[in-house]
Amino acid sequence: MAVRLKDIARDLGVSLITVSKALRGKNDISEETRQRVLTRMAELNYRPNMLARGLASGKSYIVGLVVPDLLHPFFAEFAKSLNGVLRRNNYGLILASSEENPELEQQEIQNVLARGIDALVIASCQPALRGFYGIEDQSTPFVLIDRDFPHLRAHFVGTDDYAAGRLATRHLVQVGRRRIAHIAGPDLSPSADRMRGYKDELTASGILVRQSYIISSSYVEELGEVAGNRIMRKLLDRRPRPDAVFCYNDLTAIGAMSAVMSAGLAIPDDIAFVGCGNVRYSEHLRTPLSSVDQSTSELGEQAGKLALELIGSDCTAPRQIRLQPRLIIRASSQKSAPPARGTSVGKGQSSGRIRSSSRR
Amino acid sequence: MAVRLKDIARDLGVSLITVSKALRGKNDISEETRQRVLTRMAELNYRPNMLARGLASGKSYIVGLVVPDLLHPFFAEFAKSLNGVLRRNNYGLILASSEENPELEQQEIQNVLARGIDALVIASCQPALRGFYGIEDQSTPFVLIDRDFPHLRAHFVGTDDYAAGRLATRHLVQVGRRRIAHIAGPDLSPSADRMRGYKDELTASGILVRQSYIISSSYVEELGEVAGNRIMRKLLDRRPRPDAVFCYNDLTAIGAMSAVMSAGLAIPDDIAFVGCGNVRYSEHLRTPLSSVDQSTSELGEQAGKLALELIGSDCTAPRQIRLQPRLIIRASSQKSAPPARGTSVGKGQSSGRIRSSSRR
DNA sequence: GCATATGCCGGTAGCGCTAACGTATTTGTC
DNA sequence: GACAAATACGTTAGCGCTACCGGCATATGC
Repeated sequence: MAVRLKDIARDLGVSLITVSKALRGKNDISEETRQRVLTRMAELNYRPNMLARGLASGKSYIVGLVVPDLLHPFFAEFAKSLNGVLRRNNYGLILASSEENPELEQQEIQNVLARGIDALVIASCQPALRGFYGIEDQSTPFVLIDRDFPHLRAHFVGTDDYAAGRLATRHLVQVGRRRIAHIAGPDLSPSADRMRGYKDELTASGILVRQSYIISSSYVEELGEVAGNRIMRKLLDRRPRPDAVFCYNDLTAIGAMSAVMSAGLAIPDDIAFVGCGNVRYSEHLRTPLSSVDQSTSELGEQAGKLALELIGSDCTAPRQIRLQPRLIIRASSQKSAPPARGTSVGKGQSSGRIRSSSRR
Repeated sequence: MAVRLKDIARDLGVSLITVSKALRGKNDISEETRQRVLTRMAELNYRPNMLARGLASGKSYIVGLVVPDLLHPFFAEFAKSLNGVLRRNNYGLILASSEENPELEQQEIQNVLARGIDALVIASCQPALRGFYGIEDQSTPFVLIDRDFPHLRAHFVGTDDYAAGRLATRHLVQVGRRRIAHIAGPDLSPSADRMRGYKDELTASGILVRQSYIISSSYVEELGEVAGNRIMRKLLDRRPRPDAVFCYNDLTAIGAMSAVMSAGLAIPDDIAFVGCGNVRYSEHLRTPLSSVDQSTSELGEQAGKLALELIGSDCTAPRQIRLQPRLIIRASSQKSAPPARGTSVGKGQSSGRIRSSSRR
């Protein structure tokens, strides 16, 4: 078995307690004994048993993360970034996936809570109508990410999706499009907010919002790419035919663009595209895809910091952190060859700026 | 606080241990009391405290996963798949990332071991020369994935990378190329094996292996895409100029292809490409990329199963599981328009077949 | 001089659970 | 009806660690 505190204590002729205190930097230990203990620990390659520590202290130094799909580049990047913050603060990460299944999500939440996690970070896939529940009554602090549930008064870190919708739509208007369609996502806050942005921007530009130009995909039904393809074929039948599409995410856009090309139409000449999420490959696609970037890794950092902060202090007022998105313009929405790596067009000057506010 | 075994015991007027046994399906409990206990547990929404259970039983029901980079689609897909297996067996997953840094990796291994994990799954980034060390002496079973360390006699799950190298190269030969270059990866088994396959296949086809056609990138230096671009520019200066390139992975291929296009050359007419890994977006690229698929999700499943198996029985002979790769042919290596979704060309009929063997 | 402070160390109890063994009661066997 | 064996439940002793309090020096106050 591994070396324990007891072993070091016996080895050094001091009490177990003294060793424990030296390890944890308590200040009722003389500097001399602390050094004796610490060097011996290093020699014996001592590692505290975190299970025991967790049980005794009530703190596990683990944060739980529940995402709908690790394969989605957004969540992968988010997880990586979150993991970095946690590691730098000596926290571990326990990961669970809901596979976009609300029941499974509930179960996984219970599972990670049973592990004694100190905080939970979660992108919930509970239907917006039903909302999110199950942790509010627990004492473990939690941070919602990406998908907000406004009536919950919970901590949230995510993108300003309303701004994303306006940004994308405004760009399409500015490049001269008028018949702008929208492929929406599942009925959750990011999709809903982006759609609101889309509609508001159209209205602000004096363009009528047509319901026939808006079609929703849904996660449960099928994957984004396939859904995008299917929905785009429907949109191509609309009269007058759309001359631009703002897609809920890049994967959907990829599917939609492939439908357009199959139909023998040109991008962006016949139909322009803007996606959302700016996944890594978007600039290398058959037609490089314009997309709204949401600084995912910054989101992970913010969520991690917030979670760690919440572990210390209890029950602060719900904090909302929404990062401003920025538009990356590529060939799918602009005829003239754009600069190689895409051009950044944000609301302000600096990218990924943060607007933080206490709700209510 | 959460409800404990003690609470249920008091509530039901039985002893704590009876409740514990009922929970864990021990068979020295009458069916009647078991039902009484179980229903009361469900009512009170009892969740066993896994920290306490782990401490008492020496089993945490957690598997640790250490990967070099979660953002890499291979590891993301692997992690997702592994997580699925674990969940179905009531195991949790604790995730750590080494960021391709050997020192950090060592540290993270120690960290997850301190959590009392029952098994470790790891894609190590230790330099091949130095090899992998630090767990062998521990009692925790571990499974190496993707990157093998043959001298270690450890359990391994990965792709038959040698076959991958031969497969890709053979295809390029078959489409009439003779001056086939290779962009290799960091000095680890996947890259080394793929290169061996590449060389052997060239030799088998009666083509001379030229050292000037082989250039290595390296993870530590820079990202695959950038490296691919840089290295391709070097390859374009070689005389005679290569007419095909087999790339260590898809990301490198993307960078390399962009260098070729910048140089005003055509793909595949002037230079054909085959990548490795078959990431999701490869078929939607500017030029859809032929790639060797390694059934990543099957790898995750196999690794998970093996890890769980090892937890039960101790110290079986090192098991090696190598999945057969299959080639997906797309436009980057074949002039004529290929079928929409790519064509599978494997060694055998069935894809992702497994060859398992005990080493030595 | 006594009380209070301060630095350093240790003992005791317990976190919530399980392994291993003990005790009561029932059942089977001849 | 005596013995063994099986069934059903409980007691005891930890897992490795930490929180809390209690001691015993030496230092400080007036």
